[in-house]
Amino acid sequence: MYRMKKKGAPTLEDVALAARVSTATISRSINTPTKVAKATHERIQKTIETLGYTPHFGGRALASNRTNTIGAVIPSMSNAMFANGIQAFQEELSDAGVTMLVASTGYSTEAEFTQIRSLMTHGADGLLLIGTDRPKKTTDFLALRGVPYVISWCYKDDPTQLFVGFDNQKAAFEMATCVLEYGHRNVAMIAGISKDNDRVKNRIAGVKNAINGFGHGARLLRIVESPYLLAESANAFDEIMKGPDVPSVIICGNDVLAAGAITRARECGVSVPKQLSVTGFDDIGLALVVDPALTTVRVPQIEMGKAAARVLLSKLTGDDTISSLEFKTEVVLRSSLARVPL
Amino acid sequence: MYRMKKKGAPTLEDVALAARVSTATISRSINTPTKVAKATHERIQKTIETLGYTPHFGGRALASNRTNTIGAVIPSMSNAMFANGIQAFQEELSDAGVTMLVASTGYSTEAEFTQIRSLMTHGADGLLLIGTDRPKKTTDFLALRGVPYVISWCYKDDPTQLFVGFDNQKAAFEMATCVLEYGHRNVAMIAGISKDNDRVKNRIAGVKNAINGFGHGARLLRIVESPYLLAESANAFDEIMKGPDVPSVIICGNDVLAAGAITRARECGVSVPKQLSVTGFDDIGLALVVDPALTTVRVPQIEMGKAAARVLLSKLTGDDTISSLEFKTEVVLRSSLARVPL
DNA sequence: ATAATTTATGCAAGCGTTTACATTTTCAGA
DNA sequence: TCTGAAAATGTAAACGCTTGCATAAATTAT
Repeated sequence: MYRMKKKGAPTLEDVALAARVSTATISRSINTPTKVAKATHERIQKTIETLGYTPHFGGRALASNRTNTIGAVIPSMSNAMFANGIQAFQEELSDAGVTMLVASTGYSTEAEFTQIRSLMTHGADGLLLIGTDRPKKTTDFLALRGVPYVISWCYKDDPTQLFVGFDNQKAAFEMATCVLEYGHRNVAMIAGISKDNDRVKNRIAGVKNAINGFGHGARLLRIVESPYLLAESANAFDEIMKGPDVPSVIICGNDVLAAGAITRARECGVSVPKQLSVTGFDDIGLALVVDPALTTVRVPQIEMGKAAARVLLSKLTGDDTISSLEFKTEVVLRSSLARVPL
Repeated sequence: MYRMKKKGAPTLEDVALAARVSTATISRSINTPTKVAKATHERIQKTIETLGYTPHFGGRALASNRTNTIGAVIPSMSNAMFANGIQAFQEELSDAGVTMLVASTGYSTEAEFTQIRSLMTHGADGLLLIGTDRPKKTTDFLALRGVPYVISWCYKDDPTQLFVGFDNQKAAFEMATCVLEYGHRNVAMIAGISKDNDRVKNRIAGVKNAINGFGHGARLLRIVESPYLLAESANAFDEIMKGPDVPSVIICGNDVLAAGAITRARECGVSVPKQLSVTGFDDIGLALVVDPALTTVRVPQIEMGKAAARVLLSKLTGDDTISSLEFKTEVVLRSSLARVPL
């Protein structure tokens, strides 16, 4: 027994003493094993195992000025879409030995600012952010501190920032066009809350553009904004259905809203898609469970999450050639959207 | 201009120089403002603002041996139940100025061990773990390192550990009893994968006990284990329905499995609940969307997540009076469970 | 066998904070 | 005005790790 620490975790020095080498060698054995003789390395690993040593985070962060930690600031994990994306993001980071810090904003830009600050205080080497709608204060702060970050869930042709996402407007345009081609002319939309949310804004814009440019008497009767909750969506549904003009289709800003609408329709005795078609957006698990199954826009959540991680990691290692990544979305036809006889 | 740092963020020393006090005073001004004269404090705050100073995480962690960071190790965020719980957990931590590290295990105890190690390496002051089924290696490691942790999503009467959860067995027993009281006698179960998963094991045990103890010819025809995925659950459904004995009810280990079964039933032309009743577990959003709406067990995910955070935070502040917390679950009757005429 | 490399290890100086403890300042009470 | 206690501030020693540089050991070339 070399030395009995009275308390606390074993330190590099304890390992060094036990393995009869210097702390420097231990450090190298952990971080750059190739620089240590094989035999030594093995002996050290064994000692580490025996002592149950884990590097002290603070010491490491202080000396290397790196935390191997990345922060993700998302609206909410209760939203399956983000949960899936973040799950993939985390898995990819984990493979690279990086740990994820998570903070949620509840869709508030003020909260986002606070959380970004907090994650940086907690030593995040880089950040994952969602969307582009944030006050100058926030972007200034990010620029001032020079934290590398990637913006996901949307895409813009702006080489000064790093995007890993898709074009919400284009995707919504395609969905709406598809609806129109199915013969619908009287369209309503249940959107998310557009304030401080570029994804929602773009989805609305996409739908508007499609309808306005289509002609043939296509009309966007109304847009009701609703929080991402089943119950709230039911209210939006009621609002729309009470008229005066009743649509033949409701385009929803995401699958949760669509599921809420369909569920409410069932309660009201409105048959979907016979009397009313409904479409969603995101293609989360829900889309397949609801009856009828949702016609929706497939968003590659998993791939996007993984890609965001890889891009950010590259950026962190100083790879300056790294650039934005645009993902394709795709309309998935299921039975909640029916053809209207012309 | 006092001193132009060639590079990097300003340090305590820079602030000290600029504010013409010692670093100690700055530190106190930040951490225990009451111990600093009002005028000095204000001057320091102004300087901090001007210089854009933020404490260096590593230095702080090293000196104080605290990171204000808590790690959560969960099976997967793609599971809505955990996503909800973790979301609540994070919000509560955030209010206390603590940031959450997240790692996921994919339901593997080996991965869990790795992730626990990793989170500790990343400086987690405490941990949130799910369930009790883990190898001795893991518990030994936790004990050896003396990390405070709380176990959630289950409850045991074991004062040596800190639980914030509910009794899965009891809850499943109640659900099964309810099913039996509805007149069902031929029962099948689609459970999660029981390996390394005490929640699944307990839910199965609860169902078994209820049925075995009930008499009146109640039989548990079979139990099929299935991963938590809609598609997999459909397979389990097929497996059960191909006989030889066909049940009048399928009790599912959670809502996703139940939703998968119902969806598959619809595809097969089996009418739920007319020909076949189905029950779920957890009461996630899905339960209300599926048609017919799921009879399920309501698990207070949000409250549990929040409570787990509070308990863990108390523990971290050295509160030794803190003890386990058991939550009540409740069977929620909806239309997927029908009465069988006796 | 010796010199010239290459490889492996050790030494010790930071990294930026916190915090006992020591010192100085302030201020009430006599 | 002086004294003693309280309040404010300063000093300097950790905290555990990484890493440039120096040294020692092993390998290769001559």
